[in-house]
Amino acid sequence: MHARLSVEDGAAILSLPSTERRLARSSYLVREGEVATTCSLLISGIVYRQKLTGVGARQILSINFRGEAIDFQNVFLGNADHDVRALTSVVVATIPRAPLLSLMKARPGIAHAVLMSVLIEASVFREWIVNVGRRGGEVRVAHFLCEYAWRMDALGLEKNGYELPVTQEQIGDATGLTAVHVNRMLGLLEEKKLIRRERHRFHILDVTGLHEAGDFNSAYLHGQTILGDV
Amino acid sequence: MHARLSVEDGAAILSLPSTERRLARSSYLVREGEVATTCSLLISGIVYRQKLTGVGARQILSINFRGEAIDFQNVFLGNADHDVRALTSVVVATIPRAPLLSLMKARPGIAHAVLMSVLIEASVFREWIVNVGRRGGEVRVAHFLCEYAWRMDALGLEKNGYELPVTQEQIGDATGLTAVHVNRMLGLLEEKKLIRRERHRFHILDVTGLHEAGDFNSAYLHGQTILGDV
DNA sequence: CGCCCGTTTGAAATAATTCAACACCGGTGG
DNA sequence: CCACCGGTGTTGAATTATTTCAAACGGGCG
Repeated sequence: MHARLSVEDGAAILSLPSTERRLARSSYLVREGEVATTCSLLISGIVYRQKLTGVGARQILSINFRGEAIDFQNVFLGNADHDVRALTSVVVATIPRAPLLSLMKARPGIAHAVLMSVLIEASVFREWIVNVGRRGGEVRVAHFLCEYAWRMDALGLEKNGYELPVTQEQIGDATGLTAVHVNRMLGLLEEKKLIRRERHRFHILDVTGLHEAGDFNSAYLHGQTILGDV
Repeated sequence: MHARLSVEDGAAILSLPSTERRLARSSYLVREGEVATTCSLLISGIVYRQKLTGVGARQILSINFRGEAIDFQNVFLGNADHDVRALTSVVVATIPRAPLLSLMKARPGIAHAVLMSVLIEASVFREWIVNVGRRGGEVRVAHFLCEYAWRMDALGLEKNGYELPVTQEQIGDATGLTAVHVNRMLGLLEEKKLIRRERHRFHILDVTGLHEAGDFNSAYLHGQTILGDV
C-alpha cells in the first residue's frame, strides 16, 4: 500500500474477511509452484522471497516489512513463481481472492494502490538486478545495507541502531555472494568506519559514506512509504 | 497487454490519442531521471531497458518486443528510474498520461490488463535476479538465449533460426558478464551442439538440451502472450 | 555444561575479468 | 571498384575477485 488511501478505502480494506496467522521464523508462507489464490498483508515481522536454482542455490529476491502486502501476483497469476518465508516470527492477515477482487472493482482507489505497490516493487527488482549484476562485492553489500536501513527508517524502526535479523548467509543469498565473502566485505566496511556491528544490531556510522560505498540512490524506491498501522 | 482483452476494450485502446514515432537503433525512448508522463506501445522492433552504475557499468534489465507496452510506471510514478533504448530501429505509439488513466478508470478490463502486464514483468525481473545472482556464466548465457527464443516463438518470429540483433557486449550487460566471457560461453554452447551461430542469426539445435544448460523453466513467464497485432 | 548455529580467519582453487592483439564484416568515401 | 574504417567477434595470457574447503571460535539455549 504505497499510495495515500482515502479514509473510506482504508476502512474497506479493514473490513475484508481475513484470517490472521502467526508463523514461526523460517516457515513458508508460499511455496513456488503452488496454486495460491490468496494474498497476505504483513501485520508484524519480516518476510523474504526466494527462488532456488536447479542445483539448489538460493537467491533472495526481496525483504518485506510490516504494512506491505505479499503476493498480489498470486491473486492474479495463480501459480506462485517463488517462495515467501518468514525471516522473523510474523503475523499475517490472509485475504482470499474473491473479496479482494471485488473490492478492487468497487473502489478504484484501492485498485490504484495495488498497482502502485506492484510498480514500485518492480522498480526495486530492477535495482537488485543492477546490484547483483554489475557491482563488486563490497558495493553490493553496502547497497543492501543502505536499502535495508532506508526502509527501516521509513517505518520508524531505527531506534538505537538497526536490528539486523539476517544471517550473513542470507545477505549473501540476497547479493549473490557467499557467506564467507559477505563476512569479509562487512569487515571492510567496518574497517572504513562506515558501519559498526555488535550482535544482531548494527550502526551506520557514516550515512553519506555508506551511500557512496554502496552506490546507493534512493530514487528507485520512489519514496515508498507504507500504510504502517493497519 | 498480457490478458485477453474484450473486443470493446481493444477498440478503446486503439482509439486513444497517440503519436507514432520511428526511432533509430540505439536512440533513447526514455532517460533515467527524466520526468516522463507518457507510456509507449511498441509497434515494431525491439527495445531494451538499462541502468548505469555510479562507475558507468551498464546493466540491461529487459528486452521488449512488439506488442508490449513500455513504461507504464512513468505514467504512475512520474520519475523514470531507468533508460529505455531502441535495440533495432523501432516504431512506437506514445500515449499521454491523462487519457490512459481515464480509460483505465472507465474500463476495468483495461486496468486489469495493465496490472497483469506489470505483474508478469515483475516475475521476469525476479528470474533475472536469480540468473545474474546465482548461476554460472555458461548457464546464464544459455538462460538468456532460452528466454529470448521463447518470447520470439510466442510472437511467431522464429522462422529459420532466430534473428539475434544483440551484440555480445549487450548479452554481457544483460547477464552480468563481460563481452569476452560471453563469447567464450557461446563457444562452449556451440561446442556442445546446443546452438549454432552464423552472422546475426543463431539456431537452437537442441531445445531440451539448451533448457537444461540454462536451467530454464518457462513458468516465470506465466504463459505471457502478447496482443500482437495492434 | 555442552551443543548448535553462525561468524571469523587462512590458504588453495576456480571463475571471470582485464588487457592486448588480431580477424572479420559491412559500410563509406575516394 | 577498392581501400580503409569502426564496430564486433575471437583468442591467449596475466591478473583479480570470489569461491571453496577447512578449522577454530563464540554466544545463546536447552
